[in-house]
Amino acid sequence: MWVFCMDKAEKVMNLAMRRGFFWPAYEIYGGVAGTIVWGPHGVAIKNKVINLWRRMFIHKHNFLEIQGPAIAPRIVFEASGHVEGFKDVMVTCLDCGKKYRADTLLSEKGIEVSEALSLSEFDKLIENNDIRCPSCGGRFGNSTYFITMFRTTIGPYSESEGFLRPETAQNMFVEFKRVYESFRRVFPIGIAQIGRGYRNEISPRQGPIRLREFDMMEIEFFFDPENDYCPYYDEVKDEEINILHEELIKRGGADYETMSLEEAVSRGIIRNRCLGYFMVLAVKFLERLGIPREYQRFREKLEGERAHYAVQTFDQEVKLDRWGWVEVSGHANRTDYDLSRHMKFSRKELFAYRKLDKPKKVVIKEAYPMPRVIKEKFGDKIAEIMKELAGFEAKELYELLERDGWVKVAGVKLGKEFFDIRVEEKWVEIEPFIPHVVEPSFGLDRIVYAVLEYAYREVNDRVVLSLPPYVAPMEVAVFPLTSDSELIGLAREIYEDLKSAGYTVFFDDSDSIGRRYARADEVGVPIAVTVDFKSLEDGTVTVRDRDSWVQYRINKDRVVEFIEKVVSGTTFLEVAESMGLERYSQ
RNA sequence: GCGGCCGUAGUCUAGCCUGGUAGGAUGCCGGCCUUCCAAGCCGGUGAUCCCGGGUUCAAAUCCCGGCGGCCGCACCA
Repeated sequence: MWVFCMDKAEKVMNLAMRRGFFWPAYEIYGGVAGTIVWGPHGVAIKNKVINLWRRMFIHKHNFLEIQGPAIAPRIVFEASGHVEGFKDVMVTCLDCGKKYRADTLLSEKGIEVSEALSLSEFDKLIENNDIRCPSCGGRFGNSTYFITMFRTTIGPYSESEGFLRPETAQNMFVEFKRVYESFRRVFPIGIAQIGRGYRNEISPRQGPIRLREFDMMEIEFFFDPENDYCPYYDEVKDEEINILHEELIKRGGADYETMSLEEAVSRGIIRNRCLGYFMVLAVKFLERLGIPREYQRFREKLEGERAHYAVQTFDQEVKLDRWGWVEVSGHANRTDYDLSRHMKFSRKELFAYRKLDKPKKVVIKEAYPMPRVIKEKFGDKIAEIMKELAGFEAKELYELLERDGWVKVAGVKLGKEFFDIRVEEKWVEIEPFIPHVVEPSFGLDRIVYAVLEYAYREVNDRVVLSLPPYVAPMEVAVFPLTSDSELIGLAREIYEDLKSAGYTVFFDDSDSIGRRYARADEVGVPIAVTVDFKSLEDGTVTVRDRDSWVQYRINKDRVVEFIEKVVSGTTFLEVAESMGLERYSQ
């Protein structure tokens, strides 16, 4: 068969296209790079993967799932640091047309540049240091920005600038306060979101691996930095995980090290227990999707590779046939970076509160300007003075007055005599803090692709998709052995019964029975029910295992029970055994 | 974005160099046959030859531009 000369990625994508799992989008108009369509079977698998994730990551911990908009006003991504972080300065060689990042070129010449430089300052630096194209020696044209976020305007007449979110995370930070308050201030608190993200990749390739629009499943786990006890840690601390950690990478090693979570934490490799907990859970998640542990690893992101918001990040990677180790989830410790930034930009308090063991005395030291006194001395200048003073917190003013004895605004020095200075003592039982966050973040499209690749098998001349039954796009197939009308009649009855029971059922009465098994195997249907002539006599049918092709005879009334057990995760052979079924061979 | 290779039914491909409006395989649909693993036979269905422009009496074929795919470089926060 022709598929044997392709590599695995090509085989999987070919199957995906032929049988309706996924395909390139907008094909009739020539296509758009970095976009795909998930077809009916693909959607079915995706939904089942999402459900498994919901069970394992959200329901188990009573986390709170939200759905926020993908469009956000500019300020959200200014606060998050993405406008700066996603923006790079590029220069193009006038001779050969190659593009380079300006900061990389400069730092190669030993010139370190700050992020705040303007385009003309970049041009000057390149001119003055005579920086030429590394490949052809040509001169560079003027530098330009490129932003890999999708930009848009909000409102048809509006100039209000917005962006499509490059990660779903910001919704959970922005809406933190409302979720926290409307769900009775429990802490720690996990907020989850499943949704689309958008990145205007420069050159997306690799089919479903690098998309411009993709689905993510993310959790922001908020905790008290003074109490980072992880309630789930003990459950999994002895589980083994594969880690390619910083030390190994720096030593130049390419092989991961296998160790228990406990060991990774005690050696200081994973510096937050909850982060480690989610990493183990991520391993188990992929394992249940059919990706063995030895083909999974965590790669620690080094200082320069890490996102601007993270102090420690591990990428969970899966080994794919064509592309090698590919990231499918990221596990980042984002600290209080995001909430702090949103506090600053929104000027809203995004605190959580911790109850103190015993009430604590706090001294509140604040200074409030006294407009009447200021007006007496400075007259009409008061307007300008008060405007500038509004930019300070009362606490800040107190501190400035303590330190310098005066505050300088609008070109005048205001001494203590212009302020109402309040020093109060108060007993408090709770105190505010900015929660810290660890974030497990999964790329759904890549995971579904990896699941398909690991399920893909060739047996004799046929393709079999050995998907775990709980993610297969259809649970069961029903076939009459031949085109005998009585067999078809009974098969249709069973087909309808199984549909009523809630299953997605594949019915097929064309061609030979072998061909129909093959068609069902190819899309991963785990169970095939065959109605034969014995069925007409005693009401039994056979159930066939997709992976072993072994068949058992079962009363047709027990088929639903059988499917239910297989779909819940017990293997076909174990279920047949436990139900006391008789092996069938023709 | 740059460089190399490439783009023909649902899928895989022949034809392109040496212009004369597409051939195979498989799939799909129908029928015959068939008591369990893509069997066989008969019939049928199916292609804007990626898009646009140019050269020519005539373009899948030659030329130019674009789009898309793969590989390498760069990028992937």
